[in-house]
Amino acid sequence: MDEIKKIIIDSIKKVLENDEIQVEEYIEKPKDSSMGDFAFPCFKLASVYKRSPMEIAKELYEKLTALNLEGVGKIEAVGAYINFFADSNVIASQVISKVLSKGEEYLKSDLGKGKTVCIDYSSPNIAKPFHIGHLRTTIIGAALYNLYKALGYRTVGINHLGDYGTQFGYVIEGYKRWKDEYDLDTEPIKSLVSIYVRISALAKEDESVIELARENFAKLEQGDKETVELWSKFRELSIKEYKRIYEKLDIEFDSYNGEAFYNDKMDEIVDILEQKQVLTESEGAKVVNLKKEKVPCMILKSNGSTTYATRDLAAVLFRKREYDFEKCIYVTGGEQMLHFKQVFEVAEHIVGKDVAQGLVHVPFGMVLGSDGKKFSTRKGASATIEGVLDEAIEKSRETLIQKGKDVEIEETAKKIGIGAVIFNDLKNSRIKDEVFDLDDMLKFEGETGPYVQYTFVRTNSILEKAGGLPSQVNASLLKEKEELELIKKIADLENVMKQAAEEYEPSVLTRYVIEVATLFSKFYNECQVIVEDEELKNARLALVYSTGVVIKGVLGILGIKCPDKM
RNA sequence: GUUGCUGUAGCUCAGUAGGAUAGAGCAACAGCCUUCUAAGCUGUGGGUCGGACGUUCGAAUCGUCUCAGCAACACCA
Repeated sequence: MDEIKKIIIDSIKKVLENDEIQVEEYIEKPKDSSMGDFAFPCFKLASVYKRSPMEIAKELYEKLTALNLEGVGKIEAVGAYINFFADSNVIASQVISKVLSKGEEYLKSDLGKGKTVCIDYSSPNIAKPFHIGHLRTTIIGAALYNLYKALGYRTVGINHLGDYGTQFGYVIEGYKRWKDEYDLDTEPIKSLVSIYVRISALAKEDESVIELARENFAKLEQGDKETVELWSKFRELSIKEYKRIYEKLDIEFDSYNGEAFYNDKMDEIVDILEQKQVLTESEGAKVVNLKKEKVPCMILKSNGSTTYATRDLAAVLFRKREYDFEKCIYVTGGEQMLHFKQVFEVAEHIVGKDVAQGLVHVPFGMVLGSDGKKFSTRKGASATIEGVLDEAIEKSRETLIQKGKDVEIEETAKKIGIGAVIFNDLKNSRIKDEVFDLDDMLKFEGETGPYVQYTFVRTNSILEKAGGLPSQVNASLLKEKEELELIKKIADLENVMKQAAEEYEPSVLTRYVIEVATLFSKFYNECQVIVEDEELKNARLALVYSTGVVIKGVLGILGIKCPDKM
């Protein structure tokens, strides 16, 4: 497709005989495919040639037709537009043969060869519940991780755990008091959270608790053996529980280096900033004043302790040294935009302007309660990620049984249920807020995960019934409207993946895979694949296979598995 | 108050490096299963693209102003 576009651009340039006209920028894709595959509007030429755009279009059309362009089937002049139709034989053969020869590798490219991308995502705070609001960073981050990997980048998934801070002084204090009342081994996070909530409440009444908590944290920082042991225990048990959820979602991390990991790496940050003489004192704290932001970035609090920003800066330096990243992507809520703007600007002093340019904040909207207000921990506690996933699986199971499907129920229900939840989360632009609505997440009709999976299952089913792929295919037999539109959509994949990566926007892929599924469903309804005519059957089988490869591959990048049957 | 994000059909959203009659899904209604899985397909109705002004041959898209919702605004992370 891109080759044909280039041929068209070159020929327009040739016909115009005017180097100043930026043909590449004017050429566009018509809204409706019935108007062609490429269009060249002539409005802007009107002022150059001092003639009406319609006349120009007509004249260009005649000159271009005479050229007999390779790969271009038909050219039309409609009003001020010249519309080009790609030669369907050429397109079909190119696309189909490429997918047939590459198979699942059709999704892969070497765009990012030799480059490393760090992706900081999920990053739960151990003493806070891992509720449905945290699902977004996990799912969006995982999708970006898979996407960049498919594009040939070396990817490093980092779970920057919130495993440090005064809050652990509180948790340790609470644990010392009530350890017998909680079952840390089976429900670590739930126990830690309720201990934290309980001790915080107590601290409000009894100031001595605050003192003890501070003391505990100080001991932790100083490496007191008993305290560190407790802290490690909390951390390990929590990670174990997180991993259970990550396993359900089939997500892995290359690093669990959290905040604590940078504990001994922050002095260097302060030193560097001091050396560069950008650290100034303000109300007892040490800050860096910024050019782009009014609010300065605080590096040291007035009591001398470090901040969130200091830790993030230490992480930037460490990751640069350890991974030598091209990009370091942070997938967090939009409410942290200012924080990252500050950190990124200060990072210029630490790792240099060029490296800092590779720091990217990928924000997303909030998960709201049904009242349209921010999801509170109190309400969120009732909607844990596992609870939602389990309900989704349960509903899939019921549907499978109700429809009397002859499939491995448990395995299939898992893929469908979890797929539905992930798909729902990745369907819209990430920046939009999302009202948490379980019914909405568990819709199985329309633009949903199960719909796309179902479409894949249909491709699979046809291939199985036909007894596999043919060795010889004459793709030029694919001439129906439904066939050609599907082929062109499949040919789009490479550009779509690039766009999704450039915009850090998984929803671009989600939308795309819906379109592929819809076009396949139309084809499925209009064109019988298993027909008498062997050659036609083979050509259609190849198209069915190609569709299946694309759907399964794109869903895979999104973190969704495809059942073979459903 | 300052800055940022969002505002498109009854609902959830695409479309925003300006371009041809503004597109899907859901919901409503009407059709399509003796033929590859109906979690599907086809059709109907539904819109002052929050508002105003401006730039342009052309604006949902760009600019200015304005309204509404939300978020952030240093010693939480």
